[in-house]
Amino acid sequence: MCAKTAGLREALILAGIHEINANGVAAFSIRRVADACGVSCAAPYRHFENKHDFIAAIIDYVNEIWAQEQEEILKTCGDTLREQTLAISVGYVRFLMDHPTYRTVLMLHDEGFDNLYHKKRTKFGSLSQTLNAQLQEASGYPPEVWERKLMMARALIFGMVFLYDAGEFEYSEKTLEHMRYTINREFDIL
Amino acid sequence: MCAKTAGLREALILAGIHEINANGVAAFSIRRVADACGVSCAAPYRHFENKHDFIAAIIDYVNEIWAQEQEEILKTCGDTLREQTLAISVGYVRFLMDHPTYRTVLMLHDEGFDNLYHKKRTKFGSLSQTLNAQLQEASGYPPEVWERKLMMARALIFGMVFLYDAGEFEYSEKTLEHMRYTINREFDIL
DNA sequence: TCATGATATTAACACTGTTAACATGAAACG
DNA sequence: CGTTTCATGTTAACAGTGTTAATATCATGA
Repeated sequence: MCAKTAGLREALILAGIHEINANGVAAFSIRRVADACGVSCAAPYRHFENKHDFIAAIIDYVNEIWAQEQEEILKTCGDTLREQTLAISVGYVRFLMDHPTYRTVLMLHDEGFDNLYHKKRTKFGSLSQTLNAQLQEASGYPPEVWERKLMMARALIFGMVFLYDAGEFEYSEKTLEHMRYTINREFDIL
Repeated sequence: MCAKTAGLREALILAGIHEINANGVAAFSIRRVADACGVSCAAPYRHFENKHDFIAAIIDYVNEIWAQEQEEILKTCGDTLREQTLAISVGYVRFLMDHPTYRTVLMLHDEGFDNLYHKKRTKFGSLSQTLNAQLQEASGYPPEVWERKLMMARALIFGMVFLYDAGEFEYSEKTLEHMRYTINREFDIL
């Protein structure tokens, strides 16, 4: 599983995703990944500054996949702002549930690096902020209240993935429906 | 900061909490912790089987602190089941916001060990399950529906901490109030 | 043809988790 | 009291880790 001839960088990232899922990020070994790609232990340093930069690149890679998925979702859902927001919210959770390997990567968490992983992951959050201004406008809430409502919705989304990752409930369309309903309601009433 | 004479185990745990906050769990070093306690690098192995067991013990230690805090909360809040549940929910988030050091520990996450950290942390969840049966009874919902409602509440709680940990909002009583309100509403209407 | 720049390798450094072999000293028991 | 036992510590060593400096390769463009 790997090509040294062309595209070693991507091969390393793919093997890195595998490594994270197999051994966890705490035991993540550059040398093992390099081995898996049939390449010397120093080769990765031609593509990534260090271990942390390597893992950050892996997160970027998976985020890019989600970004494309997101485009697809926006094509097939309704065209009102609220429908788009709900579709993306549910779609994000479904995406992570459907792809355990990606979920492991996007749920990475490290405290020693000023939460870089976190900032990478929550790119999802900032992306939905593009819709934020328009949504707030349309909702009629004061910005401060709207801010908190959006926070609740996002907390619900990440919390669901968080608990699912902990194996605390099973994948079910009904659960996703329930979540969608709850988020929708949060946008309605105060 | 450390005593080799008595209670090395606890000294190691305290230094370990410090280490996790300073360097992150990925770079967690038993040797450094041992050094900080003025003890040889092999000494910790008289108290913990291995690195992973060490970290698990740290999580247990902090969970114990939360358990005591929880007792206090139950003493001073209302005595209905719903009030207790809400008080503990809000109290848990407040506890983690007030103690960044503990939050770092309780938000630990590892994929390589069958999510042991996760199981440790969500002891909070299973504890509130003692109230669960009675609450479900009182609510009148079918168990399946109640299960999902409880899931939403828990997701909201962990999601809030998750986002707070990412530095995405500031500590505010209004936010906690809003969360409490949202959880409460989840228990009311379907 | 030859210089250049990108990419991979080799060898070495300090550091890590973990263990086996040994030391120490306090408690338990005759 | 003497001795044994056992929990707790140290020392020394092992294999494996991230990282880097020095070196090799090799396609591409002057």
